[in-house]
Amino acid sequence: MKTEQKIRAAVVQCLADQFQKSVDPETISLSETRKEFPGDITVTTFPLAKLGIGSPEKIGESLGNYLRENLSEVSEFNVVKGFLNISLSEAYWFDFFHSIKIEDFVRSEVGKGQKVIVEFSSPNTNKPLHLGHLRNNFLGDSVSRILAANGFEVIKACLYNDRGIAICKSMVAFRREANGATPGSTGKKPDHFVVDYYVRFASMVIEETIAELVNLGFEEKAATLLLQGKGKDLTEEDKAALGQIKSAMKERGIELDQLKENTPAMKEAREMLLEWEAGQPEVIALWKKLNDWVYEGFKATYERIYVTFDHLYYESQTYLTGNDLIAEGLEKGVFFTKEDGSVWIDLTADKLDMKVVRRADGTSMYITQDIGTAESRATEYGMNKSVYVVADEQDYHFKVLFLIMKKLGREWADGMYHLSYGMVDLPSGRMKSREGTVVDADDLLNVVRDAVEVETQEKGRIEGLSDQQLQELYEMIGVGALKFFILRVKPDKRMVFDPEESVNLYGDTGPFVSYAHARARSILRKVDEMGIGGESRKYASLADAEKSVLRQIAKYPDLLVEAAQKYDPSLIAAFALDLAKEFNRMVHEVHVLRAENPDASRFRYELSQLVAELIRHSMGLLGIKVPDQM
RNA sequence: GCGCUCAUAGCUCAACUGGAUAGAGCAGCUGCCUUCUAAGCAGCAGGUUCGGGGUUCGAGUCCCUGUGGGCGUACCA
Repeated sequence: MKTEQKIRAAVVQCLADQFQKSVDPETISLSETRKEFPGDITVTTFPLAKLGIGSPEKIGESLGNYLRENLSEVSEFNVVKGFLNISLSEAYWFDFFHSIKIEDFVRSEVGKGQKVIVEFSSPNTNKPLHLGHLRNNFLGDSVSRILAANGFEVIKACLYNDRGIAICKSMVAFRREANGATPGSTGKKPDHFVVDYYVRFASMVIEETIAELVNLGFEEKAATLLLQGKGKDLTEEDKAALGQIKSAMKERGIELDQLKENTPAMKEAREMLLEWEAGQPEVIALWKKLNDWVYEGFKATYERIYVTFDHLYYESQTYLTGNDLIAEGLEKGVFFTKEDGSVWIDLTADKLDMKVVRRADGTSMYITQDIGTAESRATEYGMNKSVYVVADEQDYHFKVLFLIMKKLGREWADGMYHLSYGMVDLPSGRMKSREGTVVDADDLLNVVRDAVEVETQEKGRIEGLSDQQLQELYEMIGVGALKFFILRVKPDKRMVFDPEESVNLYGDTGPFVSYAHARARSILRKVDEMGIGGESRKYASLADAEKSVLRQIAKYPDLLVEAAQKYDPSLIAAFALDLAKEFNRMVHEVHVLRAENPDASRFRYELSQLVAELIRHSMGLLGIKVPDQM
């Protein structure tokens, strides 16, 4: 804030004038005054005592007097120990309020002329979107919006992991058992339809493994226990049978994992992958059919959470890239070849390890692809920054990737950033697909939406809304509740997601903020209907609650920049929440419609308008829409 | 084993990057709806910031150490 710079400068000036000490303005410690003390801005004077010019209290007094005399913004001050609390004048706050131009207020130009690619979402096409993907999507989408609000040209990219053994498993199960079924014929959401075959494949493997064990002369009951008894309560008899089959297998040198790997289903999947790589037409056609269904299903979910992409990448098209760079790296001596033909990079000097970047058989791997796609993006877009929204389990991978690009001499490597976020846990612990605890994204969205519907039916101000508008309202508040719940938490923190608590619509939640907005809009509508005279500029005595609202508003411009620099939507969420709180307090303490005089009415009307705009804008940066009534 | 990371109220999260008496919400308790939306407001209660050292005028924050989680350390992605 400009005012802060003025204060810093004045403090420096005062130290020079009165104590002949020269101090760097940036070292002056400024902070917001804690609300239990009078004042707006606090200068901490402890560090200045080191200059040998008196006690912190004395310095505070001197500075306070100087600031009050020399800065018109400063109306009064008080000193508590080493803290100089400065109050800004009412005139200052009114000036601030009247000077706000909303379009300028809600955007910065720190990213002007810079291009940034944000890659996020990037799902596998064999699994449905789940809670973890939601955090990724919400973060990537919100960060994109925040960057755009700071003047960056943002390109949102999504990389579909559409190939590999996993999707082949779904294909095998589908080919064996679908009998012409389609999402349409079963009434299922297309991505879930495909995923069911992936799940089905797993049980095929189990069935076939049991069959093979029986074939090898083991009892079916014992074999079944071995494959499916995990995590279940077993009787003593079962346990005995289980122990028996295990030791018998060991004796005969039979390994369970190998049996599984060699089931007809697994063989078929591996064959299919080879056929896919060979471009076998039927396999490709099947692959396309299933993936198209998955995309159709994903699309519905993306629309629901208002997430869009500017560019879609498909791993099936990029998985071979990167080899040129490997060659270049070898030439430059960045990489080296081992006897077996594999290509490596030695990162031990950078406190990392030896890493393989290309297999001995010449095929590329994950890191090879990432090297390739990073390069092609740079040539395609010439971006200044490249943000990868990927969970923190891949921290090491990105350290390596960025380092490699740098060693290859790519100057844009400095602009690569891994927006690493913590996993989402359930109260019971980590989500595990094997244990069926994965929270499906679509299900979750429905559950929250339904909770909102119940609440709204009971308490909402929904007169005059059509059925369709009501449906949209439930959806809007529900999606917002979920986004807010997740974005509130700092990205790098691992978070616990309690489905029970996520449908709570009270307290520090998205609906709370939405509610404040609806409330403000409602007041504004009423004022518009009745019409009030008055002039906001003639109002000149700020109530406490009004000033608190203004103080909160004043934080927004800096926060916007900070959120972009830190890639952190939780800062915006905290702002929206605090603004809503301050506004609720204001509404409770002063009246807009029945104010002391028309000037007060007018001022509060305009202030409420600004609050509503800022709630809408800040929530918008989180990818959340807010209703005009609820 | 080595590397990275986390630990704050019963639970979920904050704490302006080293500043004042560590703050919110949920859960619990108490008030407030003939007055602009009670999805709200006001209040009570709840803490040895994992333990132990250290640096500093000042530490939840920095350093060391111990304990306990998580992740990584694949010619998987």
